[in-house]
Amino acid sequence: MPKSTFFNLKAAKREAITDAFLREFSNTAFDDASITTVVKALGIAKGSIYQYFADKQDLFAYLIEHCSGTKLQYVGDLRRSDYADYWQYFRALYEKGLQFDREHPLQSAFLHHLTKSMNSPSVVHFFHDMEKATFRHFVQTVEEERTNGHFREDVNPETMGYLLYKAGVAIQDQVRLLGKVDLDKHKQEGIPIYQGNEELLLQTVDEYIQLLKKSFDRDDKC
Amino acid sequence: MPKSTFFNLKAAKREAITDAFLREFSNTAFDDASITTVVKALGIAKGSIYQYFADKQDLFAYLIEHCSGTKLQYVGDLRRSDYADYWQYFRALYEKGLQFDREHPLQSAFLHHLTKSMNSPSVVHFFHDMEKATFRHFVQTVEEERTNGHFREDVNPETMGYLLYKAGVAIQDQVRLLGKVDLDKHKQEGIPIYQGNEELLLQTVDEYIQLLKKSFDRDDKC
DNA sequence: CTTTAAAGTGACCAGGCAGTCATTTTTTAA
DNA sequence: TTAAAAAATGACTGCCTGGTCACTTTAAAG
Repeated sequence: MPKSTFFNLKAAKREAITDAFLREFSNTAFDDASITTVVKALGIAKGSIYQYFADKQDLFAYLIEHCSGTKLQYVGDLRRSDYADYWQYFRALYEKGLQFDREHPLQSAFLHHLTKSMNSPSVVHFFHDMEKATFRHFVQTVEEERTNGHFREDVNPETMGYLLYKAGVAIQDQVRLLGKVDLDKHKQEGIPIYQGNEELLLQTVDEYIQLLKKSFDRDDKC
Repeated sequence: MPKSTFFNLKAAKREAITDAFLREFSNTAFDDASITTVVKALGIAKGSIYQYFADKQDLFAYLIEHCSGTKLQYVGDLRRSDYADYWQYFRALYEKGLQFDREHPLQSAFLHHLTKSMNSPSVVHFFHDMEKATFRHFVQTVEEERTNGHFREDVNPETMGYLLYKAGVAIQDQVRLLGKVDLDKHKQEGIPIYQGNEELLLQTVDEYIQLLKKSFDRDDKC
């Protein structure tokens, strides 16, 4: 949790600081990211950062919460019950994700980089917690779809949940690999990650749905 | 490529050095791994390392090649043509993988850690190259299975290849997440990663096969 | 035994880092 | 206008890193 000093700052300065650190932390692993570099770019004293945050981890935790919160505002108001099947809901999540990416490119870039920057010994626990929470969420999803007669019931729900979770991540990885995007350039210039590849992403989502439907739906459903 | 000095060493010393660095690099990201720490543990001078290797990257590249080579000796002699369908071959790959893990726990740990330690700016290109090669290999697999009438042909083979690749990785991740294994302890003590979880791994493989079969096989095949 | 080549050494260098704190500047309140 | 509180500063500390190199030790060859 940042100190009160940080929230007393004028919005403009607070956002400038947040953005600068997001930029640094979207490109570099936690332990390699340099506060010194960022404060130089910002033109403020290093000591100031320690008026706002207890330490580097505190700063990092703030960035995670800040961006997760923003993204939740996008995907959080989608209701599964508004869709005929899970896969339409699944697709809608990616559409909202694209909107988030367009409107908050830096936060989007940071969140995308998160999984890859979470190996530094000082922050592995962050990642472990997040992964477990995500995993549980998808297992719950699977169980709900089963209860409602949509998903098959002959395979361990944990396995189904995990595959669903990892397939979701794979979609994004695949687009970044195949889309002819210079990710670093996009990040540096604040261009949305998927700019020029929105269609590719949604098409990829559709292809994954084509595949996963067969794996997850009850035989009589697909 | 290590210098000739390294290969002139007595096997025992060469292996001691290799093992010590594998241990360090299986726990820590490239940029955070410390040569100083390792040479202290080994009881040799830091300068010696630079008699063997040009620099840290050279050392790292050697470790990758060394371990990949060993693992290839295990999985490399499996022939797809010896199996009735792809999924039996797929399972056999994991069985061989387990054997490799039992017989070379340290190398196995290093290879598992690789994907996660590949974010350091100095070595991203290693990872990028490896990922592209792996991806291409799986796309080719998909195309072969299509040609032989086993896999469906109505979805982009690149998407099928990528999902197959990532699902394969997910199996291992899932077992590490759900298996009650203290990975760090295993690594530190040189215990095989999957010790006590071999059955869980194979069972998970079978569950993934149950799921993926439906996605990948032609409709009349499954 | 001597010469020559190879291997091993560790103090040292330049560079980078997170975090501190006495001091100054700015803002707020009286 | 003044006094008190809050914010900003940047030189500094302690620590660690990869890599170097003049030098010593060990091994091989003549």
